Formats: sequence, structure tokens, C-alpha cells
Amino acid sequence: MASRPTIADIAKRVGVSPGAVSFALNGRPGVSEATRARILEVAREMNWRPHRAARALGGSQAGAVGLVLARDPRTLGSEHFYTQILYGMQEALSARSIAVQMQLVRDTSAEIALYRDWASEHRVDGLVLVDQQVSDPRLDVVRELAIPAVTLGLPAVADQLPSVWVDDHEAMTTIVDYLAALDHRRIAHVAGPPLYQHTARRMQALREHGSSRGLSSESLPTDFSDAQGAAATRALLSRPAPPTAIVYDSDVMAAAGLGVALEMGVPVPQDLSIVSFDDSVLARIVHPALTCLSRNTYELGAQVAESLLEVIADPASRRSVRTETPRLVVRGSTTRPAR
Amino acid sequence: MASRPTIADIAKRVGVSPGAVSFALNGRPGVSEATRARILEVAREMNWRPHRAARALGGSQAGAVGLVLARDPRTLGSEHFYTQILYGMQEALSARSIAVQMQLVRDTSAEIALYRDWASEHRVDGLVLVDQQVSDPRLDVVRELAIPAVTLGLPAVADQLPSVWVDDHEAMTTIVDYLAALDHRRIAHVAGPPLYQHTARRMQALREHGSSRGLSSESLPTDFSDAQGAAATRALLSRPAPPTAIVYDSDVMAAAGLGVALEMGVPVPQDLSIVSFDDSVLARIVHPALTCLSRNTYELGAQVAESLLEVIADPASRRSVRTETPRLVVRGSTTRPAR
DNA sequence: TCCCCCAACTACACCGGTTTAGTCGCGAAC
DNA sequence: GTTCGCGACTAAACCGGTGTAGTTGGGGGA
Repeated sequence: MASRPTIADIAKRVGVSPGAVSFALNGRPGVSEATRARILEVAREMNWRPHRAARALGGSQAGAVGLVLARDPRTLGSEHFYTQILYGMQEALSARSIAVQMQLVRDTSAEIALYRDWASEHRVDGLVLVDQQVSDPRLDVVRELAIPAVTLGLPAVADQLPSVWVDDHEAMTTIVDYLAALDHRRIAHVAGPPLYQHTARRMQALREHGSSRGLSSESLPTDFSDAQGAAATRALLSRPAPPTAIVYDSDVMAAAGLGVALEMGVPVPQDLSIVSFDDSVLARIVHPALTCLSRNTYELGAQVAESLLEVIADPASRRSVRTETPRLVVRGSTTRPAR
Repeated sequence: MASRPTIADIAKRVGVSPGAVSFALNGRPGVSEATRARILEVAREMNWRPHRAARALGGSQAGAVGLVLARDPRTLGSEHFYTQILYGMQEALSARSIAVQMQLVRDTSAEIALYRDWASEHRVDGLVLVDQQVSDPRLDVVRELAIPAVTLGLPAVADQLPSVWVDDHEAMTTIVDYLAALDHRRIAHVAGPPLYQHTARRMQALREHGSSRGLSSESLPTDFSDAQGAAATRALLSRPAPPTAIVYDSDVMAAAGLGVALEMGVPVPQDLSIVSFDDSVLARIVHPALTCLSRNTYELGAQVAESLLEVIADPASRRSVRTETPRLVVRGSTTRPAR
């Protein structure tokens, strides 16, 4: 009884046909301005809202976009980053009452299966692909399914999808320059899995830029867990000539590394400088607080949403957006190395 | 062209009517077993999947449930907890191909507005209400909208919604008993906002149980931020007779408090024991690692999902589920107080 | 043998929008 | 004065399922 008003209810009340109401509500020609105004007023008065399913059925807009995180969620350490991204996206999309469908899955194959499900159920109008891989099996699937998508990461060279990207090369360069200016000569990098494009890119940047500046440098890959971050740190600090600075691919690993250093009696920052690629509450509350690259993740999410809307509107669009390089926030974990 | 097969396609191929196919696919009487088998086989062969919107339009199942987090997302510290909850829910629901629609909003009024939107757009079949408040304005709205819902928190006494709950009273009792057994006599509690029911409950438990054991105890409310957690810690440790143990309502505040203690030259755990109500990576990687209450958050999420399905199936259901009390995980941040 | 009943199906309306193919009326052009 | 054109609107099909009211055929009971 008290069920939501439909377009037919509005039509009856205004005295026009349902079709006319649809025209009016969607701002398309076919009704006079006077009638349109009447209809809009009545719709507002009756508190009308489109029935999503009905729209999705007729047209083809599901009114939702999808974001899948493929990680072992029990050990996820990047919640903060993706929470911010999600929030940025939602703020940008809620005005158009588009929902963001976020789902956590175990691995990439589950992610791909989910894309197929979503496609066949018409659940989403577009996808955001995060954690881009060097050789990414998702790209083929997305193309096959013909769902509009953007990547958050480097532009996929071979297989063009529009992307919103941060220049990880330049980011690493910024860090290396900063550390070199402080007179650090032996820099280590506790990286993520080289499977990920951003990790690969950072490793490459360190190798190239480090050697061009005459530094000794090295990247140790990990699985992003605090355990492996700690282990890598322990290995590095046990060497005869340990690095004077370690750059970590994530805040969790950096904090874990800091713990190892303190435990091993290596004072931070005096004997070891620590830099993290991620900023977060965690980076702020450990002692000393971590020097890190910081970016406006919220903005990044909003940008992703905008780009995705563009691709949905025009599936042929291939416009990639480069976002500003993260800036270095210096905190207590870095200083000149003691001689 | 290569568009998804519909029920009509299957019907044509099998040589029956679309209605019969619908019966067969939904396991309801009206077709013979032989025909049903044929239909199921052809459906699988053609890789048929129901069109969500079509189902939602006819019946009334949107195939999604909603979860809203109302916090200032820029300072969110509980990502880990809710990520786990979300994952647990998704695992439990994906088998029935029900999606979890999670959204972050700024505050409770935005949360309520979102519920109204979702209701009028028929986006969700049910809601999970988290961060239950002492006097919760959401309860009336949910009842008014007549959406099946469960709360994650204490059972709402006045206004019965089924809930999945953890006994915060007993949790606090566990901590107090543990600290008392170690001979702590002055215990402080850095709490969240007393607006939240679980915080209020913990404060009450500490007051009652502490005094019954002859302890001096006190709760300081905060906004859950690391800044206020740090400030409260500073205030407590500056007193003439500072507490020998502090219990924090969140891992972020506990870690921030730990930082303050070390900075003020108060050795942890010798002069100050620290206990956190939340477990997480953070609690593990700081030094010393934090003693905390730990619970299977993933299970909790799954349980929430089950309960919600129950209410959706039978909106009159009022069954609340009490989950097991979190267990205390002792790490390096607690010990007997130095005399 | 006839009738009734029931299982097994079909036909069709329906959900709430969108969209296309008209219809109508009126002013301008010839 | 008839015709053309166009703006404003209506009727009806359609999207892909679900649910209900028939319809049919065959077996069992009287």
C-alpha cells in the first residue's frame, strides 16, 4: 500500500502518460517546459525515486561499478589505502546515485570469476582494476566481457585500457635523491612481489637511478606481509656492510622493519634511515614516525571514478590520467647516516 | 548478438515454455523430473545466469545487502576490523550470489539518508547496522522502512532487532581479572565515545567489576583518534599516581599510547602495562607487541550474514546470536607492575 | 464406459521503467 | 483553403524474469 510511487502514479496525478513523465524526469525533449515543471514538482512532492532494477532491465545501466581486491584478506595490510580510494570513489559517484560494489577475494582467478559473474548478471556498468600485474590475465577477460574499465596503475602498454596512474619511477627517484642528499650511499629496498607492476617499476627505478648516482642499491622482494618485511630487514642488517637506509614498499613492512632494527639494537634514524612508500596512521604513530611518500588517496579515488564514468559514457575512450607524484613527508625516521 | 542467453532461449532450445524453464531453474513443482533435468543441462550448457535486474523487478529480491560505516573516513582506524567482517559476510553470501554493498559515509544522518535511498531504489534486501549507539536513531528508520536488518552489537532492548553480539561486559571483566591477577591496582581505560553502546558497556563493566575487586579505575572518553588516544595517555601518565595499566578501546589508540609512554620515558611493560581491545597487524608489529583481546572477526562476519539471511527469509524472526567472548592474547606489553 | 482429478505444462499478465512509432492540433507556407 | 511540418504528447512494445490462471492428456475409480 504505502509502497513507493511509480512513474504511473505521477502520470495519473499530472494527467499525462507515463512516457511523458519519463521524458520529463530524464531531461529529454518531448514535453513542454510547463509540463516538465509540473511533473518534476509532483515527483518531488511524492518523493519519487527510480526503481533501479526497472531501469537496469529496460536500459542497461546497473547503476553500480565494481572494485575487487584480490589478496588473502586475513593478512591484508592495505586496508587504509583502499578504504580511502573507496571513499573517494563513492563521494564522486553518489551524486549520480551510482554504487560502488567492492568485493574481497582470495586471488586473481577468483577475481576473474567474479567479473564473469557480474557481467552475466548485469550487476555492474564498469570495473576498476587495481594491483596491476606485469603480465595481467585480467585484461583479456575484461576485453572479452566488453565491460568498461579503468586501471589504477601504469597504463597497460600492450592492451590499452584507460588508467589513472602515479609515476612510481619518479616517486622512487624522489626518495633516492633525498637519501643521496643526506649522504646515504648504501640503500636497500624491501619491495613487494615483482609480479606487481608498481613494484617492478620501483625496483627498476632504484636500479637505474641508484647506479647513475653511484650508489650501491638492492631490492629484496617480499609478499607484502609484516613477517617477510621483518625477515628481509633482519637479513639486511646482519650483513657486514648493512645499508644505511631502507626503503619499504608499504607502511606495514616499514613498521615491522623498524621493530626489527630496534630489537637488533640498531638505532633509528642514527644508524638506519627508514622510508615508507605509504602514508597512514600507522606511519604516524610508531616511534620514530616514518618518513614517507604521501598522496591524496581520496582525490585519487575520485579521479578513478571520473575516469570510469568517462569510459562508461564513451567505451572507445582511452584517456589516461597521470596524477601528481606523491610528495615526501619527512618525519623522524630519516637523517644523515652516522659515520 | 553474443548477448547472454535468456530463459526464452533455453525454452526454445528445450522445446518448452519460458514458464516451465523458470519452474525448473528455481526448483519448484510444475515440471517433471525428466524435463527439469533437460532444462538444467541446457541452461548449464548455454552458461545461463539470471539477470539480476529482471528478478528484482518481478519478485522483490535485489540480491544485495547493505553495510554502512559512518565515520570520518579520513581518520578511520577500524579498517582492519570491518574489512574482516566484510570478507566474512561475502564468503557466506557469495554462494547464494548475494552481494554486500558497503558504503562509507560521514555521519549517522548521512547513513540514514542512504538507507532511505536504498529503500526507495530497492537496492538492498537487508541491512547490517554496526557501531550501535546508546540511543540509536537508525532503529526507528529501519523499522519505518521495513527493511530486514540485524545489528552487530548488543541486542537493542527497547526496539527489538535481531543482533549478533559480543559480550563487552565479559570482555572487560576478562581484562580486569587478568590485570588484577598481575597485581595491578590502578587501571585506566582510554575509551571511545560513550555514545557507542559497546564503549558505554565497557565503561560500566570496568566501574562495576573494578570496584568489586577493590581496584581504582577510571575511563577517559575519546573520539577513537590516535591524537586523542595519545593525549589521554599523556594526561594519565602525568598524574602524581599514574595508572600501572591502561586498557585501550582500539589498537590505534593503544599504539599511540605506547608511543607516548616511550617518549615520556615510561618503560613498557615494566612501569606501564598496555592492553588493547582490538587485535590487528598493528598490535603485532609495534614493540613491545600489544596484549589484546582477539576474536575471529571473519567468523563474526559470516555469522552476521547468516543471521541476516534468516531475517530476510522470515522478517518476524527476532533471534539474536551471542558469539564467543574474545580471548586474551598475551604479548609483550603487559607484566607485573614494578614496585 | 464415463467422469473426475491431477501432474505437466502453456499462455499471459505483471514488475517499473525506457523507447519507438505513431497521433493530434495548430500555425505557417503556397 | 489545403497541405506541410513540427512540437507535444500517447499507445504500446520491450527488457527478462516470476507467478497465476488456464489447458491438456492420461490414469484411476465407479
